[in-house]
Amino acid sequence: MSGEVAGEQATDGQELNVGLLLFIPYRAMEDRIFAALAEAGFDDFTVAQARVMQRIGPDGTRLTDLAEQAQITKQTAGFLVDRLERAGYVERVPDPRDRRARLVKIAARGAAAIPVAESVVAEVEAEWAAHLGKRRMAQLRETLTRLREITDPYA
Amino acid sequence: MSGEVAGEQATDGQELNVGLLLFIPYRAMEDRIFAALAEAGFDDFTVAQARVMQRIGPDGTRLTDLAEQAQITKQTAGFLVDRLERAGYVERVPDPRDRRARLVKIAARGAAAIPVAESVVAEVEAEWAAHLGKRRMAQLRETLTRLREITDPYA
DNA sequence: GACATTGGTCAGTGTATCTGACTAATTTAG
DNA sequence: CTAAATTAGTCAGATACACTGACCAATGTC
Repeated sequence: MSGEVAGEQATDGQELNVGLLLFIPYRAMEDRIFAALAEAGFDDFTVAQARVMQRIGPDGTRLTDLAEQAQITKQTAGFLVDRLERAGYVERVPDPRDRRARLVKIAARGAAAIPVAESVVAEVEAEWAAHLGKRRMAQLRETLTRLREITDPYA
Repeated sequence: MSGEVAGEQATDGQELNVGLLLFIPYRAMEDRIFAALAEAGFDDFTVAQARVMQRIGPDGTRLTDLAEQAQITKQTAGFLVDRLERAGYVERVPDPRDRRARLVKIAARGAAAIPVAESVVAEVEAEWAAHLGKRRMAQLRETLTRLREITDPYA
């Protein structure tokens, strides 16, 4: 899962670089989601799998698209989808528009996991808002959305 | 490398959850640092290794501490430090205070890489500040620093 | 219809991560 | 001050994940 390379050397006396400052709460959110899912019985999937699953659109998404969005190779994406499929989180159906392709869709088990994840996200966001104040929290979201304009490779 | 699990399902019509919003620029920063290091000839190390190396303090740090801070097992940390050591980025010296322990320190090649990374961080931060405006950029840093208070496991 | 492109798989390799078991040095208790 | 518990680190083995290269089949282009 994840990495956090940003600046080299732990200065640790304040003034962390922004990259690391972004990573810390991100990681905390991820850990919370994972813990909650595991506790709810969804303990047989991994961060990498979730990363891919998260990208599946409501009508299904092609493997190649998933790979591109998750910034991994299609081989890796295929590997991860295999796992997800075997665990019942997703399914592959033929793409009616293109006989080469198949659409990866959320399956029953996946659909069951999503509300669990969503509720944890809401819970954590509420905690953050309580600590920062509503205004600051809203500003944070807005600033990050703006930042996305120059940092998101496909959006 | 790193993950980004935060919310499940690509809603994609705005309102991304904050976890993912944090991850996007983090990832962009990381990619930039990596690309710059590779171009400068430091192409033989990985994100995971950098994650550990980043935590080494000025007087060296014990393996166990590195593991804890990077949130990995000490075995994994040992594995990564082995690689870093063979590539000349770090060295292990006996800890004078404790004969069980050894201190991992930045070696010559590591010391050479740090300024390269630092300059990219500065560059990227400047780009972000240009896009967001100075005030917003300062607010972002401040808010993230506050958020760290409740999301950083050891700090 | 030939050629290039696109969607996906197969095979092979290296990296990262974990758990469990172990040695050695240090610290704590009685 | 010895005995027990803790701490620092390693060894061994297993699994997951990520990449490259090679390939096949369907689609699109000229």
